[in-house]
Amino acid sequence: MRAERERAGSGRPRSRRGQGELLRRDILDAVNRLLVEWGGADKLTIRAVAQEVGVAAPSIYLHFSDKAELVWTALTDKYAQLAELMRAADEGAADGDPLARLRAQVHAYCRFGLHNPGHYRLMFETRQPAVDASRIGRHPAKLVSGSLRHAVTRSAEAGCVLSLPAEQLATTLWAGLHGTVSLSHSIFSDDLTEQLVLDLADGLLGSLIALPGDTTAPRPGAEGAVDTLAMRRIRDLLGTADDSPQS
Amino acid sequence: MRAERERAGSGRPRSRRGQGELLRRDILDAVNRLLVEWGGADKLTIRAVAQEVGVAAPSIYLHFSDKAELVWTALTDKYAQLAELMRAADEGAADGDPLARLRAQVHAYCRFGLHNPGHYRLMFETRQPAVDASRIGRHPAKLVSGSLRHAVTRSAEAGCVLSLPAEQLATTLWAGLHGTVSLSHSIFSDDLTEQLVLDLADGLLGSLIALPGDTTAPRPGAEGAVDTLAMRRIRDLLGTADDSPQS
DNA sequence: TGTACATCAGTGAACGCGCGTTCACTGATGTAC
DNA sequence: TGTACATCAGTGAACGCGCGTTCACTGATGTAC
Repeated sequence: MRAERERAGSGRPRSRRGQGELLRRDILDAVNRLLVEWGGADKLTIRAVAQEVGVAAPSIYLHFSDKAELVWTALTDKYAQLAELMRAADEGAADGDPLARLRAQVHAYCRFGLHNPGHYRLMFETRQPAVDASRIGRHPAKLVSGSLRHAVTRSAEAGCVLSLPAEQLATTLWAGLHGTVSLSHSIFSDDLTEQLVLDLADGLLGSLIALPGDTTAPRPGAEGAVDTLAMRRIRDLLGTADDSPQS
Repeated sequence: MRAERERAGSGRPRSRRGQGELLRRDILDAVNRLLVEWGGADKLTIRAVAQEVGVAAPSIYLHFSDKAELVWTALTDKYAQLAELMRAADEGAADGDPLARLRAQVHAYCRFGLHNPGHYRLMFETRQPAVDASRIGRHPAKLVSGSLRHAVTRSAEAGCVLSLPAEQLATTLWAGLHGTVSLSHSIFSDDLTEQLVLDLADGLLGSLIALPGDTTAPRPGAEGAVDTLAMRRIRDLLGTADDSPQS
């Protein structure tokens, strides 16, 4: 006889008076869940978000003026989360070893990218229209570079040998990590394991910056090198060597 | 009195009998023009392509079974074009200098990415649905890695010092170049000049692989380093150093 | 040389769909008197 | 304590739009006789 509660998918109960802001968090949580679940933003529609929350589509507009504001709010949270992950990783590493702290940041970045493909694409691969006209002057993604640069500078001050000027090195490192994560999402269709991505990151890091004592030339097969099993896996993913251009 | 020719935008004249295939090339050319013009694929619709050609939308289906086939055909051409650019650059460089040839390939890749942002995104940043179910086993993007690997191996055989095993190095190099191009399209909104991107690429290359004679440790400020002016530009783009995490 | 016809290149109108967004509304709930 | 009312949280239906795609068609052109 009571036909309520069977409406709109999950049927979120109406908030109590004065608790309207609860829906706002529910909506942002739903956006995050959908981005993780789908690994992309193609299907991220107002209607899909509303359904995930268990609410009618127009209810979204009670808390966000349009879709761009909704997405940008979710991304802003995620930029902050990445920055915090990198900061925590840095802090958690051995205090006296600046290279270990840099490496911890690098790993945190890669893990974040691998575990949040949907967010990652929006954060680093698309020009967000919201940010252009927004009051924000600097793109929050650049916090990543700032965080890496800080760790690189610290390492340099501790006597580490850099293959490039600190700021260029930090930029190159960021670009390399981004490229690895990005290719793992697209060309490699997530075939790259997390360990493999981290090994590639370590190899890059080892090529750009070295411990004070280690003044030998670039070291083939040093700690930065991926082990044979992982390397074989890369070779499989890339295909045989025959199809390169002729000499 | 004659009201013809004022129809459908540009009013492409109907092909002569037996010349129907001409439209196919016109369509692919239009796709390429639109991707270059817009720097992305969001607005690449069947209707937009038809209008660019000067033809009615259903005419597209005379030559392509659906949109995915159209886009994938255009991309396949472009993958081949990139491979050819890299091959030609390799061949055009000094014959006896394997590092110069590798560097020429690297520059060709970066230039291609910078000049074809719309194609580049589709080619390397999105999982192409067409290729999954297609008869093609290997993703054509992996030709890039094959081409780089070949040049790296050649350099190693000529006595160059590698910071990583050849295949890992080639993969790392590719990822680094991709990351640089990708970030220049998204976060940096094309603010990175071509020269700056090439300088970053040179810096990466110099950190991964060195000439036989050059057995010193990683060389700060060596030929791979971006000059001060360009470096200042990067610093400007990334913002001040103050907003890094504490400690 | 003239004509009927098959074929070819391409079109106009419409289909069903999902999208972002708007608008007038509803019903529960707290508050003023 | 009872009741009228303002407010709040949220909804149902609809809007206009652009999309990929289909279908029956048209008119020019080459060919067979």
